[in-house]
Formats: sequence, structure tokens, C-alpha cells
Amino acid sequence: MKIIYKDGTVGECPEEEKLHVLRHSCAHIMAQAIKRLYPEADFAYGPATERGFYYDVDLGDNKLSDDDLHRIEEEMKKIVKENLPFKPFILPRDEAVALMHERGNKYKEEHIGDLPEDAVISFYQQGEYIDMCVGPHITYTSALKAFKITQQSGAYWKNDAKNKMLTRINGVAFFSKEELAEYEKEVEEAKARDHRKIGKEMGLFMTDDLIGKGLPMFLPKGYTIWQELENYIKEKERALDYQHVMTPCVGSVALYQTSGHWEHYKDNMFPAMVVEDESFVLRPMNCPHHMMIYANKPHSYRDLPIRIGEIAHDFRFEASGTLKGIERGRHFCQNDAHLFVTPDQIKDEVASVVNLIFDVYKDMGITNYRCVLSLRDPEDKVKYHHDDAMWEKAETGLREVLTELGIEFTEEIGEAAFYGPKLDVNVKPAVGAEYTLSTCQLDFCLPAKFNLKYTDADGKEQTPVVLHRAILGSIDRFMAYMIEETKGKFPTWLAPVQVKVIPVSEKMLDYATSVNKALVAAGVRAQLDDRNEKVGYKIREARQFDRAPYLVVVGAKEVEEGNISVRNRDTDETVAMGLDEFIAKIKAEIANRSRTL
RNA sequence: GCUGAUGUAGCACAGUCGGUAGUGCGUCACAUUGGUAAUGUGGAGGUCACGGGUUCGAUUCCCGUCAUCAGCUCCA
Repeated sequence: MKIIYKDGTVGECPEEEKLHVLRHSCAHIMAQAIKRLYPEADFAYGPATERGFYYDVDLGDNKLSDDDLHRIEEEMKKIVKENLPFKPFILPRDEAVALMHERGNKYKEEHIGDLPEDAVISFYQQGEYIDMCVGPHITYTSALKAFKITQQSGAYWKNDAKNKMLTRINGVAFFSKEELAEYEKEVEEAKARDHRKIGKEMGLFMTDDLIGKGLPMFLPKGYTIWQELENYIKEKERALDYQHVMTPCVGSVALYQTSGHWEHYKDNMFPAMVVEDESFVLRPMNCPHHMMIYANKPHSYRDLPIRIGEIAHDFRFEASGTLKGIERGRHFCQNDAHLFVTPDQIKDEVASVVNLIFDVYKDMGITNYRCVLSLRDPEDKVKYHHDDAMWEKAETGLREVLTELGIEFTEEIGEAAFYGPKLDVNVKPAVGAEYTLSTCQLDFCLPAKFNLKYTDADGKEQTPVVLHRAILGSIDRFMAYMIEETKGKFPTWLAPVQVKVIPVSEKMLDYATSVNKALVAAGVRAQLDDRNEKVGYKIREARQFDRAPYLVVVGAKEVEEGNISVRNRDTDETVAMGLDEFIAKIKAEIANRSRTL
């Protein structure tokens, strides 16, 4: 694939940049098409993305319908057919400003003003359309073979909610029609994996307008999974000498004023309730409660580390547009803990948390994640606690520990909590943007605000350091992730229905009932399908909706031989075995929390 | 919250250029008694999200509200 650079040289495109260039050029072609249909359109940014491209455009008062997007796409096809060359040129700053001004490109004009003094300002022209751009681009529009406009949405100029909202038009582009078709298939598969869809199919949770938005309710099957996750993580934590507590979901406003959360987050909390001249809020997080538990009695350095954990109900008034099933609601349960440590214990405790995270991921079969060291933005004086020395100590400390542990991570500025830096472990859901699953945060700030103390070996009072950590993050969100990862085919220990018992006909119903009873009595989540339907039909439903790990079919043969037929969900193999043998096998599998059937 | 789209039976969806609605699955009844991804027949089931307006008449047109979806911003 030939490409043309801003100085006019033409060359072969490096393999790894081909798609990027193609997609970026596609954005220009889309802009040209939009300009033809909407001459008043003014363009902001139009980059390539992971799968395609977008362009943010100011369309004045025009609103686009799906038909309009289709028209734009048709116009793009025409431009491709016209086979226009991409022609670059470079202008001195004053002429560049004049050109953009003359053509009414006020966003590009503003952009030039943001560029450094010595910037080379280049343009690309294809046909009648000129765009300010550093390139490189494809040499002719006909190089674009497979693309599609996928959606429109709003996006703020320079990503700032204070600025005007522009129309963002997204598209995808590939080398070939086959790759485009492959992409569309992937999108369909991702939609089928969406936890909201599977949750409904399997009867895991529900929402209702009358309850209120962002407030999902866990149904018996969903709560079964939820409880298993809770038991699992508490067991892991107990083994690491955590102590679990239970604290109220409400706290006084004064509590959050003390912690600083009120100042930073009051707009994202449910508004205060005033009773008997005192103000309370539904709690958005649990740090202050746990701080007060620490402060409940004096501590010696010999007591530390103290690890206080809680599966804690929290409420946040999340912007309505951000709510998403059980992945992000206005109520959720954090797998939270606060570790109160001395400065020389930081390293070991961070290591222990990090090891716990990856131990859990191993158990759960989670492999697709990335680690981020989230740092403050030193320029942002509003968001972050003012104490440069504290930040320096916390950030370098955390970075050192992670490096020593051999964790691969990237650093992101401006992602820290207001009280300290964090290690975030991020994953991608089936649909939508990446989110944080697990976190470990280093905090020198809140212990001081709450005046927490311990007595050191010299009998002097010292302030402990706090590690905030969440392994499953929120149980709700973690469950959403597991639904999407497993497509609802949970490992046996998590499956809401572990065994579906299917009699071949009603004649064997008594035998099937006794088999089911024995399984239930043994602590297995078994369910009898006693409906008057054929075997094939019941098998189909058990696979499609329950996704039960095991199907037990009993007919005349089994009654006669006094055994059962067990079909494995993952291999589709059926074997005959004694009921006791099966119970022993599945109980062991559940106890081991094994991932494979 | 913002921009856009959507809201019809438990679920998935048709449809009505304004005359109070259909299909499939599920559900219920009856027949069938079956061997690992759909047995047959029949019945019931809807204030067409909610509230206003226009109209002889609104599920359909207009306005507002609520919810859902995509993206943006945010995520202690």
C-alpha cells in the first residue's frame, strides 16, 4: 500500500501502520462526504481508532437520522469511485490561519493557535476538500475498499464538558469486505455475550422502572452466584488474616467532611437527609467507617497490620447516562478492605494484595487484563490532596513495589484517587469501554485526617498508612464480567443450576424425583424438569437457558440398571454412572471450585 | 447530565400514510409417554411506556415526562 507524507514523498507503508493510515484517510473521505451534503459543517478532530475512525463535526442545527448516515456512506462510496488523489501541502502559520479562516474552519483555526511556534502546519486536499492534517494518507481514495458508518453520538470539543457538544460520527474500515464481515460477526457475538442479555435469559437479575433506574435486583439464581462469590473471597481473605466487619449504609455528612469525600464527591452522592438537625447521606464508600473502627481503640505497632474487610453496600448518584446493568448501578456491593500498616510493612502488604488479585484471577480463569499505575496530575490543584511530599513518597513507593514484583504496568497521569496513587487492574467488557476490576491504593492522607495513631517501639505515637483494596471490585461488576467471560456457562461451583434432572417420560418421574432429591440433599443445586415434554426439548432448554454443567437423563434403562446418564455441558459426552459416584464427583468439583467439568 | 436513537403480550419482533393490533417462542388445557438441541391441536393473554394537546376519533401526529440503548463526560 502506497502512502503520501506531508512533504509530498510517496512510499510503501510500514505493515504495522497500514490500517491506521487507511482509517485516518477514511475519516477525511467521510468529512468530504459530509461537507458535500452539509456545506455548513465545521470539522474538529477526526482520528483513526482501534477498529475504524470518527470525526467530530459541528453541524449547526442539523440533526442526523439513520437515513442521513446512510446518505453520507453512499456519498463516501462515490468519492472512492471518483478515485481522487490525496495532495499534501505546507503553509506558513499566517497563511494556514488565513486559509482555515476563509474556509470557515473555526475549530482548525483554534487548533493552529494551540500548536507550538515551530510546528509545521500541513494540509491534505482530495478533490474540493481540504483538511489540516499531519498525515500520512493513502495516495488515492480508491484504496479504500471496505468501510461502514456505525453510529453517531455526542462528544465535547476538546473532550471538555464545558465546551460545545459536537456530533461524533463513528465508522469502521478494513482492508477487505471479508474483514468487515468478520468484524460485524464479532460485534454480533459480543452483543450475545452482553451480561444484560444473558442475565435476562438466565433469570439472574431484573430492573424495574418503578424501583428506579440503576437499581438492579438479584433474583434467586443471580443471588446464588453472588453468594458463592462472597463466600469465595471471604475465605481467601480469612486465610490472609483479614477480619470482617459490618457497618451501616448511612453516615453523617460530618464523617465525609472529615474524610474529604464530601468536598470532592458530594455531587455524586445521593443528597443529604436532614433529621433532628443532623445530616446523613447514603454512603458512597466505606473508608471512613473503617477508619473509625481502627480509631475505636488504641493500637500498638505489634497489632499492625490490621486488615478490615467488608462486603459493603454503597450508593452513588451516578450520571444516568453511565448506568449499565449490574456493571454500573447506583447501588453496589464492594469487596472492600482497608489495611492499616506501618511504613515498613507497605511493601509486603502491597505484594500480598497483588498476589491475592492474581491468585483470584487464576482461580477464575481471567487472563485478559492490564495493570495501570494511576498517578495524580500535579497540575490539578482542585482534585488532589495538597501535599507534594506525600505524593512523591506514595507514588515512587508504589512504583518501586510493583517493579520489584515484576508486574507489567503502564502509568496514567490524572487517574489517582484524591488521597493517593493506585494500582488498577482493568478489563474490557463485551460491549462498551474498559473498566477497573481490582484496585490497590496507597493512602498517606486519610489516616492523618482521621488522626489515626499507633504506638511505635519507642513508645512514640505514629500515623499508620492505609491500603485501600478491592479484589472482586464490586461483586455486582465482577459478576457482570464473569457472565460475559463464561457466556453464562459458569463453572460448577458458581452455576445457579448445577444439575438438570430430566426424566425420559412421566413413567420415570418417581425415579427422577428420587435422584433429584438425593442430589439436593447432598448440597447440589439440582433441578428437576418434570414438564410433559420430550427429552430433546428439555435438553435444548437446559443448554440454552440454564446452561447447567450437567444434565442427568433417566429412562427405563437407568431405572432398570439403577444408575443415571450424565451429560457434560462442555464436551457433550454422556456417560452412565451410579448416583453415589456422581454425587461424590460433583461435590469434589464444587469443593475444589474447579474450572473444568 | 449531554447528543442521538428506541419503548407494541412474560421474551424476541411485525404492523397501523389516524378508525383501540398481529407473528413466533413461552404460558394454560387436551391428546401423545418419548432416549440427548423444538410432538400435535386448541385456549387465554395487550390502557401499543406514562401524562397532556390536536382531532368526530390517537397506539399512530405534536409537546412533556419516565425508562432503555450507543457514545461523550465522570467513576472515591
